[in-house]
Amino acid sequence: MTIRRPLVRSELPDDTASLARTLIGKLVVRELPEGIASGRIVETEAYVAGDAAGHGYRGMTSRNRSLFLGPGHAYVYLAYGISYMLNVSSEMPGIGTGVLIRALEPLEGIAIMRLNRGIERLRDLARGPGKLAQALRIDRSLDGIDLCREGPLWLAIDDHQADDIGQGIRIGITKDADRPLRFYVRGSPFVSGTRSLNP
DNA sequence: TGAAAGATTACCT
DNA sequence: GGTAATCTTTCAG
Repeated sequence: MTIRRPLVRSELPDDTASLARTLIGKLVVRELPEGIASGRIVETEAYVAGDAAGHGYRGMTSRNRSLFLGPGHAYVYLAYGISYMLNVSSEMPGIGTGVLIRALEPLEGIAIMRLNRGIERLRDLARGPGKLAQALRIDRSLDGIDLCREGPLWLAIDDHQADDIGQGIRIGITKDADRPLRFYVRGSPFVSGTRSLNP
């Protein structure tokens, strides 16, 4: 068991892009009936204020209301009818911005993740936003929960050393697609996307 | 009420 | 590297 504690809300930067960068190297902890599954965040994307690609861009709806709760809450939605996406809300209540968690390096509960994913290969357990949600069994029931408190799903910090962080364009979007708002750990095999996207 | 797009993944060649 | 699968949400009419 590694030494870790919940992330404190006042530690989260006000600015969404800064939050996306800050979350690299932090932990996502999932508490399940079978035990704890956790992973280190190796890839994020920021969906900032005034960003046409952001779900909060056109105001609050029944789906995206969690984005407007203020920093450190979970926004979970289903993409393409197949994959759940985990986001961390950012900035002040009512703004509607957030950070997508795109990939994790599995740490604890790897056997649980293998069962949830139905595959063996470590590298593919949480390499991609839909994959990590499946590995940690994240769905809409976790939408809106506070990630700065221990519970079914929370964010943690440990004594991990700072990573070498790369920055590039976001994956899989069409609007505002050229903005460099994706952050990743250089050299990590657990980052999604092709080699050319991760120099 | 209908249609279109979507922050993806898995499987094929 | 290309494409089908799959279904919810949102916006138009």
